Amino acid sequence: MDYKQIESKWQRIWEETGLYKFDKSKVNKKFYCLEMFSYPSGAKLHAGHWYNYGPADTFARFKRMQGFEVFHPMGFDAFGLPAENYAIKTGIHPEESTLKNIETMEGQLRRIGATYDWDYEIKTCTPEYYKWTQWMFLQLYKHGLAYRKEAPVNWCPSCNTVLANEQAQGGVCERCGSQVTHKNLNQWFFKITDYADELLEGIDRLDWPEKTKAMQKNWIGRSYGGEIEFDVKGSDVKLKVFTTRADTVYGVTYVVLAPESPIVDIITAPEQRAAVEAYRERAAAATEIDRMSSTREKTGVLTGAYAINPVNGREVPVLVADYVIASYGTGAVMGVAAHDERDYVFAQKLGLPIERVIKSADGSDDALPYTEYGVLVNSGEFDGMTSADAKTAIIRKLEKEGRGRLKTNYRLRDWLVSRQRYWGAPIPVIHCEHCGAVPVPEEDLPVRLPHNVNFTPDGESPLKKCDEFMHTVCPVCGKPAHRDADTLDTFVCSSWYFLRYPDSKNDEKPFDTEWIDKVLPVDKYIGGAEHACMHLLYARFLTKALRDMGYLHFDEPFVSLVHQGTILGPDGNKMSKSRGNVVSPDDSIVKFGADVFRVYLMFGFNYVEGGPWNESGLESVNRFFERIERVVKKCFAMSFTDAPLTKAEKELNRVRHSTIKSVTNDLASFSFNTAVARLMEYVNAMYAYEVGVEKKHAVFKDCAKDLVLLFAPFAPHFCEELWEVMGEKYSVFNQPFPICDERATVADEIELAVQINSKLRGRVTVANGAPKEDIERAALDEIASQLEGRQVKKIIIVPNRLVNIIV
RNA sequence: GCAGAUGUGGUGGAAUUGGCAGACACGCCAGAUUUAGGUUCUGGUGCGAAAGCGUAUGGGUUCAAGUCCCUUCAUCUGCACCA
Repeated sequence: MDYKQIESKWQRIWEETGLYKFDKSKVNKKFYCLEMFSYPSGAKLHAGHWYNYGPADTFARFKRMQGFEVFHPMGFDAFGLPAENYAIKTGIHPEESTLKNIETMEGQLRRIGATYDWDYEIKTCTPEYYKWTQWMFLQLYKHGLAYRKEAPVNWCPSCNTVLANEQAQGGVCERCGSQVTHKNLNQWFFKITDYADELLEGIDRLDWPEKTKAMQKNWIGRSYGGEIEFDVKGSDVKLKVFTTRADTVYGVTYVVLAPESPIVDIITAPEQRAAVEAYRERAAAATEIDRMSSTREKTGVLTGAYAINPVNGREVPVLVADYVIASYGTGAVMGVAAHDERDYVFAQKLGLPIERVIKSADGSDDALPYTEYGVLVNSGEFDGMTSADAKTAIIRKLEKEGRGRLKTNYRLRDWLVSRQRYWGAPIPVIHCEHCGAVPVPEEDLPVRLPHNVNFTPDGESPLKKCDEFMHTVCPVCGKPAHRDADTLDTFVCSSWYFLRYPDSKNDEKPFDTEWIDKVLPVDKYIGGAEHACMHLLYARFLTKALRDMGYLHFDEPFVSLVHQGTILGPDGNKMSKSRGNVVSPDDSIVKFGADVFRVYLMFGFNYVEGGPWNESGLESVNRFFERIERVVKKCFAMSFTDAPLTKAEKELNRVRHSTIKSVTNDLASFSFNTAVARLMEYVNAMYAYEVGVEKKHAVFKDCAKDLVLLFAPFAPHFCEELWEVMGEKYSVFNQPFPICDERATVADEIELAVQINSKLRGRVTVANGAPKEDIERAALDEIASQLEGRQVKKIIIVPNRLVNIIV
């Protein structure tokens, strides 16, 4: 078969007949199948794209043949840093390079031969789309879920520019290699923490990979504890600390503040001021990586102030140390050196006291630091109480005195969405001297991204230098004002695109509520595991926020999720230009065609694991295609008997139906490699029949037909062509997927293994469903010679499997 | 450091969840077809001469362990001072 010719032939016909157009009138049978959309960075689809899209399309076709009305859109996540960096390097405008890349990729995506309905295509960098991204921002703002505050950005002092986290990896500027520092800017945040509880609790109900669910749970990181208030000696400042171990509060020997804590300014004693300031400066200069590394040596400095422990009135020193994180809890912790590993190390280093207040309940080893739960000692009225009880009892007591309360904290931080970058959706806010930050009225959207902007990095947001963009009037008071110069994080664009797809042409609203309530949620979402905590969490957040505003009525965007694995280079390493191990799919596709390539990807790897590229598998898949073509064509050129089914035909029919059964199950669970293996076995069985039986029965023809139907989702062009060759009516994809006849899968005879003392000693064939006694007798006969002089103690029969004779 | 995953022939990878380990392929070996090579078709192929031994390692539970429990090792991923 000339792959090239049949591919373009069927792609043309599919397009002309609108085969994959979503029929809105059948939305009650909808199946929303979605792959994470592409980032148009390079001009070409690489093996990873194919690995994501090819098998996913096979799944979509399978659902279609099962009778679902499949909604399968495609689009582009088109804003973002790489295009801008490329522009800085080459001078080619991001819009130009992005749109060009998109065009190339669209062409390539069409050549995969996938079922995308391009009527619903989205490009996030078009005003028709980002108008609604800006609208999302305004709704969040209106509902108190968007706010502005000062926050640090990565700053390269040598390039004089803001760096994205991925440009500042290792604390070093990606471009010039100098140490990255921090700088505070006023930036916008989305209040995702308002949804922390619901985001956490909803996870268990999702059909997602366990690992991804665990990662999101950790990322949200809820912990129950208490807030305890310490007085500061000679001051009216109250020091609040958060702890999950209130049971250890009698063991507090010091209190530590984060260097950024504003309280430090107030309480530091004059004689310590210089030392504290020096320490804070050093901490500010330290890079993110240094700061976060737990292997880093602990440092700290005394403030000269003393805190008073509310449970026992004891005065303890207050210190500043950068192992305390300003943005978590209260930015202050109580130091219990005896029962916390970090506090222990810190106390030893600085010569602070270490005092035991917990001992092990069962007298086991409780060397310090002892961080397990136990029984309280040296804790006044709480002595003898267990840690679990004391945790709440102590907080309750403090609560009565107005010095403490139960408190839940999260690791999850609010989502910082301001980017000091050009290639993104402008933040729809106007800053007015008189009225402050004013949202752009909805009717003025979109705030268009100006085209002619100097985006070479020089320390400012590029838009700031574009006067015609910046200068505007305040929508409230009408006086001159300026626009927000920042753009939105591209994760904002991608956190709602799946809501736009079903209504992508709507220019009055982002989507029609009633309509998307029918099409959503996404029934199967397929994409890389790298998005476990960012994209997937943001999308869940935005969905819930929009639900609470009444714009939609479902709780979760992605009911079921699958991550494809990674295709590595032939050397087993991640493909990268610098390693020189990048495999381009192009050669293989030119040689074997898109279908063979797709099946190779499905057969050669476990889909969720991926693995190293291995060229030789392609040839074998190609051979498999040729085997199918031969047997199908042969079959359709022969004449048949309609005599009763012989044993050989019954067996062939049995293989046929068990193949239907396993291929159906395997496809449903994304086990593409075993599905293809089962099809290969089926083809082998057809060959065995073809070679071994002289006068063929008409059932052979049915088998060939089912083969083409079963293989169609895997090799769409190839099977559409075979379907036509067989004289069947267009299209094979309007045919129902074959259904397994359970009765036909039952074999007449079953071979059982016979074991003596669990060792394989022989085999017997018995009638299916034979009574226990017959099986035992047959098994004993089989191995009679080996049993001489031995006493049979027990016989274990595992149905359809084996007989184990214990002697 | 913590958490999770993975570890099976020369290779990619299977194994109805505790029941014949190595499905299906690649590779290799043989036979048939062919003037020959290639293609195609058929058969063989975990190791071992054999008894036997075999799922990273050492132990355990069981009639039966790749699968369950404990030990150790290696690789990968995520988190990385979250009090």
